[in-house]
Amino acid sequence: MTEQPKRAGGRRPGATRTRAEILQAAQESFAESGYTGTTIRGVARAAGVDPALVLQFFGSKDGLFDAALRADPPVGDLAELAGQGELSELGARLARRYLELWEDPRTGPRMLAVIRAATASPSASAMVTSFMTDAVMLPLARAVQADEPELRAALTGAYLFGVATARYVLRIEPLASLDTESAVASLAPVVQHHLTGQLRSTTGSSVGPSVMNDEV
Amino acid sequence: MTEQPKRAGGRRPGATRTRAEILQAAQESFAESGYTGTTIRGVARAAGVDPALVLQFFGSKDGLFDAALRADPPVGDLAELAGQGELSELGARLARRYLELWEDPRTGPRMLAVIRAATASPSASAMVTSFMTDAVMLPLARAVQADEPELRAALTGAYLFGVATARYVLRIEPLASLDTESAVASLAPVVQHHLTGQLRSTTGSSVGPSVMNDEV
DNA sequence: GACAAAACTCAACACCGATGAGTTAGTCTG
DNA sequence: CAGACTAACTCATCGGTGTTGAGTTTTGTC
Repeated sequence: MTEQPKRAGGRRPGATRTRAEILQAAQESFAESGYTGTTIRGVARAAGVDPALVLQFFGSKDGLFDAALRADPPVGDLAELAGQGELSELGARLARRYLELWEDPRTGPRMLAVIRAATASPSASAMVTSFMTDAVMLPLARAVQADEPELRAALTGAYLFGVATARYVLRIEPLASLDTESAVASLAPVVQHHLTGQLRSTTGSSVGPSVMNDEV
Repeated sequence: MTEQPKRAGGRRPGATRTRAEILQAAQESFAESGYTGTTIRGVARAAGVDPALVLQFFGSKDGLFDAALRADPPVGDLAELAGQGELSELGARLARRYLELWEDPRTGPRMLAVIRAATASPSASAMVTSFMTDAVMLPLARAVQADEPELRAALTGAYLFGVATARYVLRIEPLASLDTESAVASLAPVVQHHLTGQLRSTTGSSVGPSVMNDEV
C-alpha cells in the first residue's frame, strides 16, 4: 500500500541539508580512520547519499577533505597570542593553548585528521605548511620583533608538529601520558627559545653552555 | 623465428635475484611516490614480475614496505654518538650526523620513505616509534646520565622528526634551503637542551629567563 | 507556466590489494 | 640418476576503490 515502485534518482523534495551531512560524516570518518582509511562510499553511506553526489559536490576525495577540514580552522586564534601578555611568557602561553586545542574534543580530532592525512593528501599537506608559515607561526614570529622571523616560525612549527605527532599520533610514552601542565612546562622553554632566543649558536661545533638564554 | 609459443608460468631458469630486484624497485617507489602512491603492480612491473609474486614473497603491501626499508636501517649508528666526545657537544654531533644522513643520497631517500609512510603504514609507524625510543634516542638519552631519559628521548626524537618533516618533506622555507652547517647551528642547542638541560621549567607559567642553560 | 540550474541516482571504467590454483625449475635424497 | 620435494613464478579472479558521464527529479526564477 502506498508503495513507491518508482526507482530513485532525481532531487529530493523539501529543503536540503545533505551537503552539511556529508561534510560532518567526512569529518568524523577522516578523524577516526585517517585519509586512506575513509572511503567516499563509506561517507556517502553514512550521509544516506549516493557516492557520486559526494564527488559532484566536492570534486575529488582530496576536495572533500579540504572542504571538511578547512572550515573554521581550530588553530586560527593561536596567532593572536603574541600581543596578550608578557613576551617572556609567550612560549608558555603558546604551548598551553596549542596543547589545549589538541585535547579539546571539538578541535583535537580535526587536528589529528589533518596530521594523519598530511602525507597522503595535498590539501592536508598544505594545511600543515600554512600552519608553520603564514597562517599561524609566521604572524606570531613577526609580532616578536626578533631577527629571521621566517626561520623562527618554521622551527617553532616543526617542533610543535613533531611533539603533537609523538604525543597524539604515535602515542609515545611517557610523552603521551604526561598531563597537560607537565607537557607545557617541558615545551615552553623550547618554544620561547625559538621565538625570542638566539637562533643560531655562535660556532657550529663548539656550543657554549649558555646559548639558550631567551632574553630578548 | 625460434618463437616461444609456450605460455609463461613457472620458475625461470638460472640463478634468481628477482627478490632483490623487487626490494630495490620497492625502495625507489616508496621514496618517490610515498606509501599510498606506490602500487604493488607498479613495483612488480618495474621488477619485471607478476604482481602475485610480490605478495607471495612479502605477504602484503605493508610486508613489502617493511622488508624494503627495515634492512640496514641508516639511523642505527646515531645511538653510538654519546660516548664519542664531549658531552657538552653531543647536541651538535647528533644534529650534524642526523642531517648528514638525510642529505646522503644513499640513506636520505629511505628515511624520506619511512616518514612519508608513517601515517599510512603500520610498519613505518613502528619504525619511527622505535627511532624515538629504544632503537636510537633512548640509548642516547640513557648514556647521558640525566633524569627522565625516556621523556628526553621522546622529546628529542619528536624535535628531530618535526624538523626533518618540515625541511625534507614539506620543504618549508627558509628551513629547507638552509645549508647544513647553519641548520646544525640552529638545532644543536635545542637537542642539547633536551638531552642534558633542565627538562621542565620550574613553574608552568612563569618561565625564568635562563632555564635553557645546558650545564649538566 | 516555461526553463535553467541544482540535487540526486545509476551504471560503468580502470585500477587497487589480495587469494588460490596451476606450472616450471632447482634441489635434495635414495 | 631418478624420483620427490620445494621454491619461484604466472594466471585468473574477487571485492573494493576513486572517478566519470548520462539520465531523472525537484527547486527557484522570469
